[in-house]
Amino acid sequence: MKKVLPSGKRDADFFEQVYQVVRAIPKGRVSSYGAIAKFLGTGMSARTVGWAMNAAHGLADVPAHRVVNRNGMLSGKMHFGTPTEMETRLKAEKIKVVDDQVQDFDKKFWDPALADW
DNA sequence: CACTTGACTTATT
DNA sequence: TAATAAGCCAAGT
Repeated sequence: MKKVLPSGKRDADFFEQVYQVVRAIPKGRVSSYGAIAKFLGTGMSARTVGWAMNAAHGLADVPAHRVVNRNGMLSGKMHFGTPTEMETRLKAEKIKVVDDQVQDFDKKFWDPALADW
């Protein structure tokens, strides 16, 4: 893993901090941009996490489909190859998706701060 | 270097 | 409860 940056400071590798968390999301679970941003600390915002996802969509080991917004809505589905890819991937992991929203989101939600790293 | 844009979130009306 | 505003921060223009 890359070095952990001092609080409030960032560099070009800040994407990897996001990737590390996203990769750690257990199969069949989801998380949110805000939760990841909060976990990573000061200087990070939900928008920044979203930007990191945008840059991560090419990496096979970064399951961006498991990251949704605070309401459990698939806000990033249109950024995949096809608008249905995100939903399809989630369903493949037994995550129910109806009308672009994760069902039982509060149960599927995975908080990085509660992980046993 | 200033302004705009966007896979967000929270507070206010 | 729904619509709007404001705060947020990196990258692109």
